[in-house]
Amino acid sequence: MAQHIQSIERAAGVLEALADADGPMGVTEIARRVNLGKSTVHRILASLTRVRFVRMDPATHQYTLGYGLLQLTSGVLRGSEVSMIALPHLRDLRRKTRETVTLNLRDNHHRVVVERLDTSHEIRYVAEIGWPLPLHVGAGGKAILAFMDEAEVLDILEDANLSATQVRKLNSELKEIRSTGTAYTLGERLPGAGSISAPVFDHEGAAIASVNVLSLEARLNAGTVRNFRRLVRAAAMAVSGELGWQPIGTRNRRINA
Amino acid sequence: MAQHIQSIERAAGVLEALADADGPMGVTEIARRVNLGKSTVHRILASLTRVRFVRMDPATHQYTLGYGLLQLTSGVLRGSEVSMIALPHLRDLRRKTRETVTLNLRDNHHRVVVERLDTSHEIRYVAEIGWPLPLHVGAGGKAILAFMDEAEVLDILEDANLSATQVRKLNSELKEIRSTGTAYTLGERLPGAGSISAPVFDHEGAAIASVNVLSLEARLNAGTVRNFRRLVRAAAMAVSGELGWQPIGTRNRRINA
DNA sequence: AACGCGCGTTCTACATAGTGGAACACATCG
DNA sequence: CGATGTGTTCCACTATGTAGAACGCGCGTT
Repeated sequence: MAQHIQSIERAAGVLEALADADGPMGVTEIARRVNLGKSTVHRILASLTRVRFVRMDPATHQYTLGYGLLQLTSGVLRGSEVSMIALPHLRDLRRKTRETVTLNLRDNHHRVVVERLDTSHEIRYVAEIGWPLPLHVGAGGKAILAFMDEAEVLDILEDANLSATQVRKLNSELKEIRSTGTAYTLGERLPGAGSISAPVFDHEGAAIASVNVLSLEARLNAGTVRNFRRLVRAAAMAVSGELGWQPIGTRNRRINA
Repeated sequence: MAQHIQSIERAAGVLEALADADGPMGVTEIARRVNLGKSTVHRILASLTRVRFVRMDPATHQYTLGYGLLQLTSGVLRGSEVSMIALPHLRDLRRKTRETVTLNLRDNHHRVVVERLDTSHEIRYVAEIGWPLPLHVGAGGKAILAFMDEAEVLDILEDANLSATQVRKLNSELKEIRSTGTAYTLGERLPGAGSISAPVFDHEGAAIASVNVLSLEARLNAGTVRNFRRLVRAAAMAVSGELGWQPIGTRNRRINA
């Protein structure tokens, strides 16, 4: 019957509401945001507090996210060995490019920024860690999308419901990404931004992540772009290599037994 | 009646189990760890997956923590302005000491490592981010404890149920910390480790955090300790200052209206 | 001072939403 | 080709969670 548990998903909703808000909130305000009764939210908060996912200022009775979540997060990263492997290469890449460098992991039909090393430039293109971004927008997504199974790509494009011409344009971009091994976009997600990405493959040859350099249109010229493409590809391939990927077998993978 | 919601706390238990485990787990194994029926755990996992707190490898049906948690965590840190304010000072401190530097925040009767900048030394004293640590053990805890309301300190010592002699020893340590403004412990939590801490005060004069230098007994001598004490205290006071703390009014605070 | 508003919290009757044992489907292995 | 291990679904039962209303409290207003 019940395939899932409402109260858990409601609790998650409360946590997200707290994450979105930029300050502490009271019970009623949270209740309004998640469209639930005060008393229900109150009990949800009580439970979340007990497990330290939320904490309450005893003086004002205002709620904030709690440190128990941090405890879990270290587990998230430990769970993905990719981060651990990639980190030194990302550091290296940042040193060479002097720009912000990120690692995106594919998460189902999305990608998620899981690591970020900031540039020292005054003007930064900041990527929020943890937020899910579409695969078909931005260099970091396309670099992954371009090397995914065709069937899956169709699924994703379906969800995105793009116009026929948009699909055509995207497909030709993906083809180019496959031939160069890197994606390069200008101001696609954020105006004025420019980014260069390359895919990371796991031991089965699946595109599971991308290494990205985030810069600004104003700082990029033909020469630097060419240089960055080379550096990004090198970093991504180094990570892929450590994950056990071998160039042969990239195409025609996933033959079931 | 029901002051809290079982299923939420059970879900939290599942998440913690996943965080503790060092690899993906199946339904039955998780069920065993949290002492619940398979079907219950299965439904919990289904809900957690929907909200991206957990993700399932479609091939093996094994579960891991999901990236939705990262999304929340950025919120945790945004919630505590202390981190933001402290970070540059921590960086500075790390540069000057060349040791691992952390920021502990008080969380009720515990403290939690929320920021960590690692030393470049080969041998490191690694502090896990997010885990709750007692206030009465280790320099980082005592630096906070020494400046808390007496009533609260009694509460905490009650929980810890120490022997009378242990309490006596602790009290004299706390007194010394109050007079020097820094705490210094050797191998108290981890053998071979040595750490130096100073408290951070908020605008009300409450000790809400501590700045810590984590080193090794083998790398510390009288001179460096004296130097580190000075540096740590300076960093902590800089943070306190930015939080609106003023030296006057540190004692006899919290007069209600 | 008394008032009323808004807040967080507690209560309670109701039934929904969650529970877990048992049954099922599907693998992998002997 | 059973036998055991998965993960998943079913179902009857009732514990568990629900939301409206009532409570208590602090604050700013009148």
